[in-house]
Amino acid sequence: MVDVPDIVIGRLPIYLRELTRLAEEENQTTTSSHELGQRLGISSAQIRKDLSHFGEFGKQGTGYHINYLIEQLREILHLTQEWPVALIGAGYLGHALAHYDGFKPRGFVITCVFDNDPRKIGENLNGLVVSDIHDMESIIQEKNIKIAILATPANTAQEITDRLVKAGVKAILNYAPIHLNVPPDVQVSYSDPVVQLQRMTYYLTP
Amino acid sequence: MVDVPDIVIGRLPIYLRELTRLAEEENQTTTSSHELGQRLGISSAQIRKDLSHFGEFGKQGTGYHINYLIEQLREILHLTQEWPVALIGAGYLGHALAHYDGFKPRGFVITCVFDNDPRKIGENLNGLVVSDIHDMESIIQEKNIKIAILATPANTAQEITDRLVKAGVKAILNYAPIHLNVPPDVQVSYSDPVVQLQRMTYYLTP
DNA sequence: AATTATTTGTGAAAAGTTACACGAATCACT
DNA sequence: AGTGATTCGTGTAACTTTTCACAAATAATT
Ligand SMILES: NC(=O)c1ccc[n+]([C@@H]2O[C@H](COP(=O)([O-])OP(=O)(O)OC[C@H]3O[C@@H](n4cnc5c(N)ncnc54)[C@H](O)[C@@H]3O)[C@@H](O)[C@H]2O)c1
Ligand SMILES: NC(=O)c1ccc[n+]([C@@H]2O[C@H](COP(=O)([O-])OP(=O)(O)OC[C@H]3O[C@@H](n4cnc5c(N)ncnc54)[C@H](O)[C@@H]3O)[C@@H](O)[C@H]2O)c1
Repeated sequence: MVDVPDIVIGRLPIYLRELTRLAEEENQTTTSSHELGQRLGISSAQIRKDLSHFGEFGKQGTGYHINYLIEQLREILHLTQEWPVALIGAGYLGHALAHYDGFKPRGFVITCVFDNDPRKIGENLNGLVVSDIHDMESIIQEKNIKIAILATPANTAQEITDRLVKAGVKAILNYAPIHLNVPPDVQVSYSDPVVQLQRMTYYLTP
Repeated sequence: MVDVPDIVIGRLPIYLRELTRLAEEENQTTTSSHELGQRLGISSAQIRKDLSHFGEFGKQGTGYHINYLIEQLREILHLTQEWPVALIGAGYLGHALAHYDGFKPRGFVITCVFDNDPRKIGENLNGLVVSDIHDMESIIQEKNIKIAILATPANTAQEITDRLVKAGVKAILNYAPIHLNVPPDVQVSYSDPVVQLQRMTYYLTP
């Protein structure tokens, strides 16, 4: 288990998501690499190879016990604890994220929200009171928060990122349409719908 | 220009985004693969190789004329026309997307919004009136819409996808946390913040 | 005009990823 | 107990992607 390729790590949450679906929606207790692959459009060999980086979780002839594999994936991905998350930006997107009920069941809880607009500060957002951005560092350190979701305009994103990194944040999910510079021990993940749409229009006939 | 790897296509929108930034924010007229790579954390060789799939856009000794390269990338990605987009789901996320002003300047316009909740239908959403989901197919065909953004709960996503495909949609940006099955001529792009967060927690010490 | 510095585009090498295919384990059924 | 079907884990081959490194073009400087 020395160094697993990042591309493999990126597929594990998708396996986990589908396994949860199989258990909850389809009421199955076991599955196979073939079935999982079919449902996800991934080859069965790839699924087996990916999992083999971490151990032997299946049984010949039977496949995988879903709940057991879910538990293993949750351990591999460090999801046995619940991660507190800071949300920066209480605009349209911040509102959607703050109300999103899909975080908690999958290991994350938005614990604090920050904004710099006096009209937003103090606002109650799905049970969370929006805090002043000035208090961001102290609150993040007090709560020992390691993960932030960045939902402010692009022109403030790098500046806020620098402050998050100084405050000890190690993973940032960035919705601002801009590349962020961070030290090598900080993870950044990007979400820009326009980038995704533009990739698809390449394949469309205009 | 026979078949360019999809992974290359995926980087072009990011180049385009950064070039626009260089032109508008930094007021530069030229740049180099080295500078662009520095700003994006990508090697200069990769940028040159990527662009070389489509032609020779730079000049030795000088680099790239930014506006010219932007124009070329827009043509390659089929962004010389404005793409009308259908938004399905007028919940929290649908509201954020309908109000997002970042689509228009980069080639996309949300042209219609659909929901099945009688309380949502008829609502005015940033100038757009929410339509009944029953009218989805006819409106999409009438407006010749090829791109949809899916922002409904997971349990309806596949069913709506099937309807979108039948109506002629060829590209779907899916926010529901579920894999979609589509014919091979339909593009799907996924956006699940939890998948992204879970990929990052692998690298965090719990 | 000659020299030096910069930068592109690209063939070839290196590194990374996926697919194949098969032995071994397990199960279902006779 | 034996037979046939299923499925895993994995070594190897095939394929894809990235990096290297250099000739050629251009620009800046002497
Ligand atoms: N709305 C969407 O659907 C959508 C989709 C994808 C990406 N995005 C991106 O997400 C970000 C937010 O989008 P939005 O639509 O919510 O915008 P918005 O303008 O509604 O919200 C931005 C919020 O950030 C706050 N803010 C600005 N500067 C700040 C600072 N220095 N410190 C703290 N807070 C600050 C503002 O007060 C505002 O509340 C933008 O970068 C946008 O490009 C939005
Ligand atoms: N809120 C977020 O920040 C967020 C983030 C990422 C992903 N998502 C995903 O995006 C989707 C929407 O999230 P949301 O927070 O806006 O949820 P929401 O419940 O606020 O909105 C969903 C909307 O879809 C409508 N809808 C339901 N069934 C429909 C049908 N058959 N036809 C048409 N419309 C239908 C509902 O009436 C509702 O208006 C979900 O799949 C969610 O998991 C949400």
